[in-house]
Amino acid sequence: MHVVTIQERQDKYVKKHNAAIRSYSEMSLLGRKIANVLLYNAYPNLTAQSIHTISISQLLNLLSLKTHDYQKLKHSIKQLMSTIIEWDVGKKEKITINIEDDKLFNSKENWKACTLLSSVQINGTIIKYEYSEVLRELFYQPSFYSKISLCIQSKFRSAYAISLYENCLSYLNCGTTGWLDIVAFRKIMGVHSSQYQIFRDLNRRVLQPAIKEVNKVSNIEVTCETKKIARVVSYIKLCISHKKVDVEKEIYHQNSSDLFEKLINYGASKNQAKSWVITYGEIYIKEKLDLIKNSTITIKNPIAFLNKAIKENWSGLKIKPQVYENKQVYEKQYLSQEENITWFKSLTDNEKIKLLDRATFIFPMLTVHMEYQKIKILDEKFINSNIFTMFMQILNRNNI
DNA sequence: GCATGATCAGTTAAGTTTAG
DNA sequence: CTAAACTTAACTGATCATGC
Repeated sequence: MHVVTIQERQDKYVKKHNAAIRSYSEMSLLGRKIANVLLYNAYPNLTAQSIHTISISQLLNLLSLKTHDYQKLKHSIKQLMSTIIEWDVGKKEKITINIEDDKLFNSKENWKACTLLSSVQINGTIIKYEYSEVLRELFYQPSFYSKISLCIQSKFRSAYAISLYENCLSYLNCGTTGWLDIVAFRKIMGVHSSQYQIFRDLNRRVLQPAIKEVNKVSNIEVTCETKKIARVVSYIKLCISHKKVDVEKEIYHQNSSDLFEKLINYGASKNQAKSWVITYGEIYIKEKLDLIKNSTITIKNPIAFLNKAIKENWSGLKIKPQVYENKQVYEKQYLSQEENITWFKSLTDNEKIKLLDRATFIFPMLTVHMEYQKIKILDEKFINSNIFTMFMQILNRNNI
């Protein structure tokens, strides 16, 4: 069997199930980073094998760490064995947070739970770790996941910030978390009930610094609003959007720095190089660079050659520019709000209820939003609410 | 020394109660 | 009804502990 190696993949992103994101809430900064790297390393062979290996140097490389404190690493890895991932597997298959009094927790549902890693072994410089079968199934094709960049995660210095980042990513498509009560917010941030009992401290020491750090180091922009009941801040709403500039920076610094160097060496300006990579994709540009490299004749003006090769897709190669593919997907997926309303109105009540089951399975927080706004799927006001937009996005009937 | 996590004291703002 | 007094929570500044 062919085993895919890390080097064969260029994008260092890990698909992380939202059940895992929530279950990681009490983990340390390093533990969370390691868990993501281990999943990234195992992912290509996740279904094929239960035991995966990674060298310590590879792990440190993916963590962007230079430490030699192996005791600390060992402790953090061991911590993963006591991290419990819990999710429901009943008809509704809701994902729950592993805290008993959580709103989503329902003792009538069937649920599964297991530790993140079922075993760990260190042989010299090689770490062997094992995922249980149920977890491998859950993680391999997660129905609702966030794509976490290992490069961005390595920049985080605070556990609260990385927790906020991962949780916000799950809400990126909706653009907002909706109004979360403080208790729910504390849970997702991993703030114990004994800590920061006064909002002023929670705000100043957890919320604000975490937002500041996420906005500084990540590819998303987070703002927050609070709602008071009487004089007490009782709800927090986080608004999340893409941060375009940083995505470009990330491409420049992380994935394509070699490619940029080559393009600049051939005489391209920084802006031109950046524009090509962002517009056409790294693989496509590399392919055109290879044309110059493999050319039997001397190319007098490589940049002019590249420019034309890129724009006219010279050599009829297999890879098409990403921009065109993305455009097709975009046009295919996009539906207007009116089209969604018409479609929704054409459904029977039974079909609507089934869809709600599907949507809450994909995005459990939908239940909380609906309960909070006191909206039911069969209500007439449902189609005019922001929940409807969220609902359509969850069902992938919008341009996500 | 610096970053981060945690807590406290004084001040300010806003809501509630009560005396006139 | 009104305004002063009271209560409560947020804001701000400061300090301490811990780990790197």
